[in-house]
Amino acid sequence: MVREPSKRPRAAEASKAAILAAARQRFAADGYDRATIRAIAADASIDPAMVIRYFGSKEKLFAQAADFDLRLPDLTAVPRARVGAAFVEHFLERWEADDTFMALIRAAVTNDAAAKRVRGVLATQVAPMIERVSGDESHTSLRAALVASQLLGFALCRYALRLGPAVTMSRDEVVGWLAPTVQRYVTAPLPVTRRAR
Amino acid sequence: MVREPSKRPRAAEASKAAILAAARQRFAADGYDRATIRAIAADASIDPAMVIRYFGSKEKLFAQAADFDLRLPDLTAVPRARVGAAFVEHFLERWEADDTFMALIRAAVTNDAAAKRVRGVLATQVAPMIERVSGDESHTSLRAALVASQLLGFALCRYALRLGPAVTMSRDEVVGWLAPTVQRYVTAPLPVTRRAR
DNA sequence: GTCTATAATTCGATAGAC
DNA sequence: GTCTATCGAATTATAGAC
Repeated sequence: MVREPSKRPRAAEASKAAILAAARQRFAADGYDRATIRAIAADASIDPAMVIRYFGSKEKLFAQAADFDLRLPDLTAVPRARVGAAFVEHFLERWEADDTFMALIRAAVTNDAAAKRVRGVLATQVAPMIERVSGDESHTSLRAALVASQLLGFALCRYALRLGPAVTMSRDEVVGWLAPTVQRYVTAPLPVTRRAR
Repeated sequence: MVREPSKRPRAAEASKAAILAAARQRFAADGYDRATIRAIAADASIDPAMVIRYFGSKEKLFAQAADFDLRLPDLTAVPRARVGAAFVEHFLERWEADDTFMALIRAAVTNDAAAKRVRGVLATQVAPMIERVSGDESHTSLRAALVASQLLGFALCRYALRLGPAVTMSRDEVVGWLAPTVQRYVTAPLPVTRRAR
């Protein structure tokens, strides 16, 4: 497919891709600790030694496997009253089509490096979009954290804890319940409480 | 303190209690896999072999350490319009005073037995209370799952992911933002959506 | 009851033959 | 580029001395 100056790119690239795909599934299913290099290699039909050779270490492999793009669409294009629903719909589709994000969440619960990465994803991908649609410049990170608490919390219940109702709810039901919550976190003025402490 | 027929109860009971306390902290801080029996024993100033002797295995130790009582108060006693706030307030206090629940959540993300236990806690302690105050008998488990998605999601962000704003928010701010959400999940009629599928 | 010594696994990572 | 063999470290769990 890709050009090759004179040396042969070999099947190495295909192997790396297979390893990454297997790693995402394993990390998503088992978390960082229980996902072993041996198991990942077996899934990819590749020798465990090759995994280390290509990626250097388990941590570096995870870093590449968990390099995640939320692919948030431009929410300034949707009516302001529908941004909550748009958020929920996009997240549902995104993490049902790609194991990477759940792998990241699962790992982040017990791994500091993974947690830092999740914070980075929220700060660089979610928060800027919220700032643009909220019309409130001064509490963006707070609103982003609240949105994350609900969306990640639902993902936790649906995919990790496998709570019956959270698993069986239809897409429309999920949106119907969660959208008003997210809508409020993004657009509502601060509630009346004693600020700080 | 307790009666002893003729044999001596020894310091064994004190040792078991110390082990359980250390286990809860370690499981909460590190998750099931990374929390080693050696570390737990060291925290409790007890030999690692004793841990196995008293509890049989790491899994059985976790089962006892994660035996958690939410201690939900009787929410039928508070005004119906304040049940959301009461829920949030109680959870905040409860999991800030006791590491056990976070240990359970952390472990549940990668351990099926722990996940089953979380489902049990929700089904036996949270759901019945929701049924009593919601006035809707037919969707109790759904409402419980929604409440869990928000409360556990916030705990995830505050204690595991350590998102800046979620960590620094004051108790009143947390209640101010989350209470309306929980209130709606507990008491609101079903949203208008296509049911099932 | 308590602890030392160690068995039995399993893991990540390396060295080197082909 | 790929794989076999293996090292070294860490883990749970057991056997037995004191």
